[in-house]
Amino acid sequence: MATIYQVSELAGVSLATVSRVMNNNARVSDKTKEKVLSAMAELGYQPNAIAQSLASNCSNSVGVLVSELHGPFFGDMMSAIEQTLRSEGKHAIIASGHSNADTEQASIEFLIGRKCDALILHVEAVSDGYLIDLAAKGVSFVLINRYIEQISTHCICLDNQQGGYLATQHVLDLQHAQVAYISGPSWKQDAQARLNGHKLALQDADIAFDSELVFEGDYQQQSGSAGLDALLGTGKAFSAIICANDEMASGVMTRARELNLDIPEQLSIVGFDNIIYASYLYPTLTTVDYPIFQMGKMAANYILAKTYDKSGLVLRDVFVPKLEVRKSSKQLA
Amino acid sequence: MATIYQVSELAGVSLATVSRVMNNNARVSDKTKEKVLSAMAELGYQPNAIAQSLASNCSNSVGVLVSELHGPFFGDMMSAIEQTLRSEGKHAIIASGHSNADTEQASIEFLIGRKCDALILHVEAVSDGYLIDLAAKGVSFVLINRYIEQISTHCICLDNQQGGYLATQHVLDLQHAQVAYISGPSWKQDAQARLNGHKLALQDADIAFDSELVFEGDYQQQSGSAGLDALLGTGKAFSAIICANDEMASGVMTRARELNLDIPEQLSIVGFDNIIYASYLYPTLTTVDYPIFQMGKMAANYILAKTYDKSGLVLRDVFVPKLEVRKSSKQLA
DNA sequence: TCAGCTTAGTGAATCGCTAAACTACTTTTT
DNA sequence: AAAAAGTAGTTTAGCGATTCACTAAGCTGA
Repeated sequence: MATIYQVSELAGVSLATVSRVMNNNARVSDKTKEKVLSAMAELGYQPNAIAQSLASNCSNSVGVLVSELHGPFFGDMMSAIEQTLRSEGKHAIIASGHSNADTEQASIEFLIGRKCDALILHVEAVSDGYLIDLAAKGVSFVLINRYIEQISTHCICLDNQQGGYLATQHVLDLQHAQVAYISGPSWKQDAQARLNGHKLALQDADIAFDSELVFEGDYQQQSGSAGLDALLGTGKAFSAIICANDEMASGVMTRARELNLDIPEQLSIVGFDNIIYASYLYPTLTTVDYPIFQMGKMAANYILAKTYDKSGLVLRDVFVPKLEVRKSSKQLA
Repeated sequence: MATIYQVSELAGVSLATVSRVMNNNARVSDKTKEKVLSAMAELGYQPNAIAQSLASNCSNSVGVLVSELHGPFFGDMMSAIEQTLRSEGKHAIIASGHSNADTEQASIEFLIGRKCDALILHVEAVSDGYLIDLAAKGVSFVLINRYIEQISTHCICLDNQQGGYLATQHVLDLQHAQVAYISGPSWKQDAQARLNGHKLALQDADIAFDSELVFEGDYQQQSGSAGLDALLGTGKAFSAIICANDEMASGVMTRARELNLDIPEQLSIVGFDNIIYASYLYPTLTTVDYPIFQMGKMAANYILAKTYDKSGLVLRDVFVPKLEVRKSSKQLA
């Protein structure tokens, strides 16, 4: 592999000049530039990214930490991030945190140790304080799907409360008055916000909230099925059920089928996230769209703008959910 | 950030000694080692990974190129790769190739330019020749789901033909004698192999292969629906349909429902891949399991063994598919 | 014509680490 | 007791770029 030395020698100029034509950050005459460029071409020169990083103290790498790489959710996010970063010559280093505080923290430290210029974090378990400290230490990062007051400028969020509101409002509009809710783990911020939105929508419709009609699941398919059983077990009547994510909604569907409950005739179901296979389910799932692709893209743009000083990017930190109406919800007869 | 100089100064030893205790690659007395270690702790020293890479000519990074980061398939693979690599202190840099030869090639070059020590490639469009050249140039990489004779030691494959065989054999065992097939794009190696397996199974059962009962799809859900229509349009009878992947099987299911065709009563369906939501579909999908997680893990192990000289790893390059029988297939009445 | 400015290009230090070559001791071998 | 071998540590030359401080022209205008 050719080095900058060989290029400078072949072109008959100094190292510094070669570096300048590469970085385009100082005036070089066209003639000299031409010489350098053709020397580079002749040698098939490729700058050594590692050496550049060491000298410039910029690794051009962005660490991306997600809870799980598999699952229908993060693929879209990674995809958006990779595309956006890549178009500017940056790259993504991945790590997963498995929704566990120690792992998340270890991963963050790993990525920092890897000299990432910035981080994109989807973390759920690590404490607010840790992240505030991180920001104070000068680590540059953006947080996806988590809002922390003190570092609000680092946060890119979906208005989860609004999403929860939309879901419930939708079934209310369809004349359902008895609405059950399967929530995510209550320690997760997004689960709380979604549930809040649900309560708010009930309140705005002057319907009393009944905590017995809420089941706390864990965002897994299985807990949707369990939730339906539990809800049915209360003996309370309900004609619609809102699930805090699509996996659990799918669990409800499966269990409903086993119980010979017709959907949407006897029970309307609304999900949240609009994951890829929401529209493959039967019946297709009415759900709240989570614009994760756009949010991933925005996260990358934030980094590009703030860490790499790219200008001309329009930034935005709160995204608005949108209801995607399909066949799993229906006007109450 | 503390550097090795400050550590050596505080510990009262030379740079080299500090480097030695870090790398553990030369004898250092326990007493000296202790001094160095405590100096490190006191300063909160973290070695600069970039400088290490430059000096050692080893970036500890592995480039991973997949066709798409989203979709149900690659998440599992990435997950396995990340986990495996991470446990050895290596990291993954991601890129996507979008099944397009130019993009794939550009991505490979990007990753090489990024000084990855090795690559894990899931490429479909780039030519055999290009990959053979790459190997000849000394780039170390493994190929997932693609077999090239000349560089067979770089390949980690599923026995796709066997998978196709299993799927067809299964419906044959269920007494179906007229079996339709929706294939993937014929230019893709895996699609060919799966179809071959199908033909072989028919042949072994002394059933004549009828090319009219084959529809070439594109692995997308949509083409499953289109395929069912086309197959039905031929006027030929068939009681089972094998799909070369689960997405297309899902498309067939959706369309069958629209046509009031009961599954599995009137039509048995078998998919391929066993993606996460195959078991969420209704009815749950009988499919051939693609052990992508294990294959991702193995790919990472290959790299660990061959590029990073880690010993004690059992390597394996061809994986065997397994039939996962669910509710979408049924004995012919 | 020459001080003063701009422009183009050079030299050398620097980034933080690794590792080969070397020195100074201590222990073993004969 | 001297040579050979082994152990612990140091010195120093890289790795391949960037960048600051500097020089040498070329141009301007009074």
